[in-house]
Amino acid sequence: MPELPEVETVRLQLARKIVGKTIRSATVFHPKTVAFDPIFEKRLSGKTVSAIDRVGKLLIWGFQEDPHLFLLAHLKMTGQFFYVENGRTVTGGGHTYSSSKLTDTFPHRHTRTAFHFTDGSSLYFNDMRLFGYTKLADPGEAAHARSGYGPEYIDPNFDVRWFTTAVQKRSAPIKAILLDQALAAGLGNIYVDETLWRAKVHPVRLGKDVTNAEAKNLARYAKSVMLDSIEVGGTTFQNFTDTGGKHGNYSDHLKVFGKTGEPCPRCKTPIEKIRVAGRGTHVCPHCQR
DNA sequence: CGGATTGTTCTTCC
DNA sequence: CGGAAGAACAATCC
Repeated sequence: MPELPEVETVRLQLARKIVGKTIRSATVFHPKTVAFDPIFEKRLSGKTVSAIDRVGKLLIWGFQEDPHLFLLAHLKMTGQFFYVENGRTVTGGGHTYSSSKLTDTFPHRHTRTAFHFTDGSSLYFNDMRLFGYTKLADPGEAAHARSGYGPEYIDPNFDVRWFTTAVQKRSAPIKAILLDQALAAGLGNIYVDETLWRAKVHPVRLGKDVTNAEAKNLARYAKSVMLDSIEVGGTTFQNFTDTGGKHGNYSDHLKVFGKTGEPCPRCKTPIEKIRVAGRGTHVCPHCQR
């Protein structure tokens, strides 16, 4: 369930730890995670990580020796990276599992791929539910993956007037529109509920009925909610830890997500849980219109 | 044990 | 062509 702030937190930590390091060997524990690439290990052997980029919730690794090779990494719901140095977990990030035993040693039951660097450190990708991936891509595939993401709310150049028009062209519920990564990237189920609550917009409202002022507020709060979360370590929910297993702090800032039945922080009306766009949705029926 | 969980992709329909 | 809606995916929790 990582959303953009969690993925950005992971990106920053990985950038610090593995950029400039050379992969001595890679190991595939589950073929699905590498899109059934039979020579994944071979293609990565001897490659030096040159950069770790992020588009929406997707991480894109580049390599010094081959500018036409990319590694696409998506955590989806339960993916996590853990970085191990001298046999100790130094940093990692993503979803954590309820069985705490699983976070101690690697590889474990949910470890899907491993990257061993020439300096003796290792990076493990764990993903219980197998939705995520770490797969190699050529420039065409990488470009295609990038093309699925619209501009980012946290980008200083995000065009609010364009966003407003785009939203008002659609007839879907505003929550579904905000979750569409192709329109604008970053919001997942948690931050979208938080954004809608802050903007006082009801999630079932249709895009075409959203006013200019409301659209402006939605863009503004999507940005601030995610930037604030990145600042405190990108933790939004019970199951996310930063790299190394530390829990982030953003869960303290949540106003509606997971607060069903609790009083709205603004008006004290109990928070309702409904279903919108096929997703569990938290809403204050009084102040969100 | 049925249902809910969630990010993305795919399919179907319009 | 593209939007909307819903299924599919996988494994676990409640």
